[in-house]
Amino acid sequence: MSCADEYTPQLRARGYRMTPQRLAILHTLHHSGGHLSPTEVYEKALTQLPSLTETTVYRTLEFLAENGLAHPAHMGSGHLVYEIAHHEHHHLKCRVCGAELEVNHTLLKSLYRQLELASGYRLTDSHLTFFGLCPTCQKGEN
Amino acid sequence: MSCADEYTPQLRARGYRMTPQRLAILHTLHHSGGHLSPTEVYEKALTQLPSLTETTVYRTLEFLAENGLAHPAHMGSGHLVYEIAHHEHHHLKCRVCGAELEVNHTLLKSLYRQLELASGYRLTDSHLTFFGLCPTCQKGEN
DNA sequence: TCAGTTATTGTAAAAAGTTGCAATAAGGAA
DNA sequence: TTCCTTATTGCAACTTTTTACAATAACTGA
Ligand SMILES: [Mn+2]
Ligand SMILES: [Mn+2]
Ligand SMILES: [Zn+2]
Ligand SMILES: [Zn+2]
Repeated sequence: MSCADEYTPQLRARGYRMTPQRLAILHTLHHSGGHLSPTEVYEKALTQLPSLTETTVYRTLEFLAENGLAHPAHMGSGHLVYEIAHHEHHHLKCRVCGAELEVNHTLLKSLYRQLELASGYRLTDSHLTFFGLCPTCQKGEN
Repeated sequence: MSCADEYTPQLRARGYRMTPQRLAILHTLHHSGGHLSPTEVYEKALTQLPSLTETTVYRTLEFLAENGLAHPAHMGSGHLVYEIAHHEHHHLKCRVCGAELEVNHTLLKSLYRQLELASGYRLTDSHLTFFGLCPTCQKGEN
């Protein structure tokens, strides 16, 4: 199944249009898998669509996030990165060496339920980053 | 107790210097209480120290965060905001109307323990933002 | 109190991200 | 297929954030 086949209906269903720019960006996110900065997305997608502009990349990434096709993340660089929406997960990252671990959302399910009960809010986002020290970097401490 | 008396020893203990710039920024964070953007910090602190520059504000906020005197937060604007470090807490924010609720860290204690056990990491940060829909904005949905 | 060391700041330039607006083109209807 | 509407893009200007490097000034030790 091509990216076009997969994502075009999702946009149409919400009343939006598929464009070569959106497709190139979705394709880039889809096939790289991980978290990409807007600049990385721009550079990769450019090989597919040389007319693409950075402005469009920023706007499109925000658009895809608002519509659930991409997930934004703060990984500690201070800059937003994006990844294609697939399964619900979170991240655990070492402040010292940068080592990352994926955290299954099932581990947070009961916390989410508890927060919803206590607040009346309905929680919508499931893509957090927890920061800490990995086992290796803990040893290096005094 | 003045800001100087309170924060100077904390910096010295870590081998850093207190400067008028750092003091003005700490004073600003301390007395405004909430989350401030770098620009807001700059504008407020400027009344105390007119020679302050924006570059220094960015650098100092990052420095204070690294050293535990300020806590950075992502509140959904895409831009980092900072607050003076006081008690451990998290935030719950409505995606639609922006309403905010503070979440006591005690609610997350058992999750943190669980994550530490499962991963071997030691979690260091306690200032997350959860996003969702507040009770009022849930009604407005279809 | 003074001099030396070096952490910290300001400056200027670059990089990253945002905005307004006119031109373009996707998709629905004829 | 062709036309029409308007969502989407590109451009240019602007704002925000980062970086390199030389000048400054906070603290240490004499
Ligand atoms: Mn992720
Ligand atoms: Mn807070
Ligand atoms: Zn590590
Ligand atoms: Zn709301």
